[in-house]
Amino acid sequence: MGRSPCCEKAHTNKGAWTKEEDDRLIAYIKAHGEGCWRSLPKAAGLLRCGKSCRLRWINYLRPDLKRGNFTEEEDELIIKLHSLLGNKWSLIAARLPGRTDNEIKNYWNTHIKRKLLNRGVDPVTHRPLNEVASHPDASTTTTTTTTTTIKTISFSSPTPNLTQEEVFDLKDEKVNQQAQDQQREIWPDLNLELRISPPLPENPERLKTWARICFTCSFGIKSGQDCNCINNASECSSSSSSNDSSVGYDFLGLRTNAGLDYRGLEMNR
DNA sequence: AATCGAAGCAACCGCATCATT
DNA sequence: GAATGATGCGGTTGCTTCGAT
Repeated sequence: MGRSPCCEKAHTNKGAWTKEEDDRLIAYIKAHGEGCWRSLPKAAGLLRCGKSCRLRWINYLRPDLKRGNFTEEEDELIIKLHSLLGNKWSLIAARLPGRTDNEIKNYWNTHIKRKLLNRGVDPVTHRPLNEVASHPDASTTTTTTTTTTIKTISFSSPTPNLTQEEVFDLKDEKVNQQAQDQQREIWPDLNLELRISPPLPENPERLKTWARICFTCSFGIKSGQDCNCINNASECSSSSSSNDSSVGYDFLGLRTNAGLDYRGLEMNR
């Protein structure tokens, strides 16, 4: 497939953005909204590439950005998410409100990597360094970071919309179990039963209800029209909330006290 | 005060993916 | 199904800042 240049390079500015350029971009997006990045520069009177405008807006000008130092909680969350997702910075950023993928990526490379090394943990595999050194796969993990990391995750149910890379080789159950055991040693509070639905309830009575919830309901997007499972609305709504309605677990098995928003969680790469 | 190297971070680039024709 | 356009992602680069000497 041929690729056309994203912009006319001869007449575009590069490098750091000026205050005036920022103001123009902000004003334009406030008036017209995000999108149509290719045509935006011309419409906004900017001598910039559309990609450059998009990056500038997403990483620095968006009003909902948090800025400032990362907290200890954010550090730990990033480490946990990276152990599960690998270098999927956009997915990790989706779990940290106000943080961008670029910001997290930079922070990872400059701070967290070092932090993990000081703890004696390999930042690529999240395994103890001495173990990584003696592990037969150690050499390959560095070249296929994402694939290898993702392979330590198991899926307990069929997983639609996942690429081949992301789907664990179910034939290798034994290795998978070992990987989970290792992960539990590092993160004892982390539920590694990754699934695209609420976690399996331990209570047998609730399990009966849980097993009859359709995919649509499990994502919390049920409507009378869309739902094709055998449950009625009350069962679905009750099953998706726990005794403490403000606390739950997202699909990564992470405890959350906010409403689940799966829209920002893409697994299509 | 000057120099130099390391660290931090903003921005760019190439590629992948999805949507549209 | 192929071609093309638009957007998003992750890796990398290069500039700036900071601290040590």
